[in-house]
Amino acid sequence: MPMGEIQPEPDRIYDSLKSLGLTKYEALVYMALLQVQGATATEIHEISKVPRASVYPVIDKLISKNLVSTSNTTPKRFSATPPEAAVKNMLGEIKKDADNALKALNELYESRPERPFGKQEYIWSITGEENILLKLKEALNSAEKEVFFAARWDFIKNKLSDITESVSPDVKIEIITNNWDKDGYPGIFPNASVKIFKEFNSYSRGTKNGASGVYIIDKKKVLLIMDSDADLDSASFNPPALYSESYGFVQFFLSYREFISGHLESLQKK
Amino acid sequence: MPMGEIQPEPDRIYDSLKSLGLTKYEALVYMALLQVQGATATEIHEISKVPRASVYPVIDKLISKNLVSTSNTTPKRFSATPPEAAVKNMLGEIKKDADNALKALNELYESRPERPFGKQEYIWSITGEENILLKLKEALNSAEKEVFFAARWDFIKNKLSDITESVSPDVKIEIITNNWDKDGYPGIFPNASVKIFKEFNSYSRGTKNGASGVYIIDKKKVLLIMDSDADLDSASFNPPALYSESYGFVQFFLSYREFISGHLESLQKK
DNA sequence: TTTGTGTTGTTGTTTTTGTGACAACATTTA
DNA sequence: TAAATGTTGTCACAAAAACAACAACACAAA
Repeated sequence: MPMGEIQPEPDRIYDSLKSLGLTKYEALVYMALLQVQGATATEIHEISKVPRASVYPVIDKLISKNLVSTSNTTPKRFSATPPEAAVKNMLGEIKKDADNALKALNELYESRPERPFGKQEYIWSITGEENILLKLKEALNSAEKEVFFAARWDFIKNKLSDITESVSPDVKIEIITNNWDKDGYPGIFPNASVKIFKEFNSYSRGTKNGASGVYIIDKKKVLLIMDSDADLDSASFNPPALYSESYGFVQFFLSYREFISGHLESLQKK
Repeated sequence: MPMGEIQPEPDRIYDSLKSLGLTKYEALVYMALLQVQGATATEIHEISKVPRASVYPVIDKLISKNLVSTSNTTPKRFSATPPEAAVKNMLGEIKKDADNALKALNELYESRPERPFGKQEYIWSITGEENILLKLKEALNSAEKEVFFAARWDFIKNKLSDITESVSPDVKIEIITNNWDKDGYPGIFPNASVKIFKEFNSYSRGTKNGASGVYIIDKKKVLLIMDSDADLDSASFNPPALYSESYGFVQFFLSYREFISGHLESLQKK
């Protein structure tokens, strides 16, 4: 890692540009051109360290991606389109593809055959906050009779406020949490029976996202969200949430529910 | 270009997914998993034709991208996150990178040294509608005294309406075009002196985008937009617009302007 | 035993990355 | 002016990396 160069952090940059569809060379050449508008191939080579012979084909690609324009002189000179427009161009193309893909994928997805049964026996590992929330909302919305959950207040407040109405009013809601702001209640889950348990989850050390909680829907479905400590050793195995409709799994959490409810009541009596 | 294949369009799909950052195998496995939720590795192999041994590492990657969740059974079963969420996930990551890149690139771009001179001698080829419009708007906004342009009305109406006010009111605007809707005038370029020349550009055959036109700013800068016929043989060389501040180039178009203006006047006298 | 799962290692193929040489032309030098 | 020198744009091709495909094997379940 040479320190002579003044550039900020050249590595991360073309990592980012890679996911916009550029190769390392394309990124380097484009970056060089940003620094020196109207450079010749040789100048680009000197700035970017990309082999001179490779500059030409790379430039061709950049032109076809509308990131570079040429002069008609000899030697040819090249000019980069400003970053904002460039990124917009690239993102635009990608979004087109995303739309495309989405349509095609949805066709596959809609026409998939129903799996008759069995799915309920498995315990699923779900990763990624988005996915977990998706599953949680799906589960909550599917509730027919009652919903129980124990979760930290900040999580409920920040992540669940937008689904509060989509749960049918017939559904009984029972919540155990560590706090409940005056201004949040009864705005969120107005019909819920809320029990406060200050110590709930207090052992969860300063994890970024105190997301951990248990959600039991109709005594049939359970979603267990764990705090992800990972981020370091992870890379491959990282299950911050488990979902299941399996009997044993649900049963365990029903007894957990009993236990914690009972404990709270005994506290209240004192 | 083979025409034998009957499938809907399996090719295009993972082309699209590629630019969202998936490899061919990743796309195939994900697509298989959409069709059969909760499939085992072997089932995935059968549907997707991806070698069974390759399914496992591919799945790992998909999990790390939050496109797949696992069961804890043996054999392991896998489940795809629904297309909408999946595409959203992928796009989200890409957008993060785009933001990242944009910041870094802008730093490079802002701190680029001024090129003392010379730039005005070149003739630049610009491709991509976005880029051309960008350049056009930049040029129009830079006008200090006067702007002349000859362009098709539909182009002016559709593409230029949003910059109509950002041209300083001190700037004289002279327009030659083939038409001028009552409802468009004087909404667009209210202070312009407009001359109608029905036959203008009539030779341009049914090109998709009748974008061709000439823009002369302060008698110093010229942007010539041509109709792109390409799309077929192009792939590499495709200059739908030329921009220059070069004396000779500007001079040529100034005389073109004289000519067409004169011609119009002589028509009017008749 | 037989079947199928999950893992490992090896090979082939394609895409990037990197090197060397060369004709065409321009610039300098003699 | 002619020779020497340098630069540009292009080609062919080597090396490395990423990806795709195949074969083998330990292990568990039926």
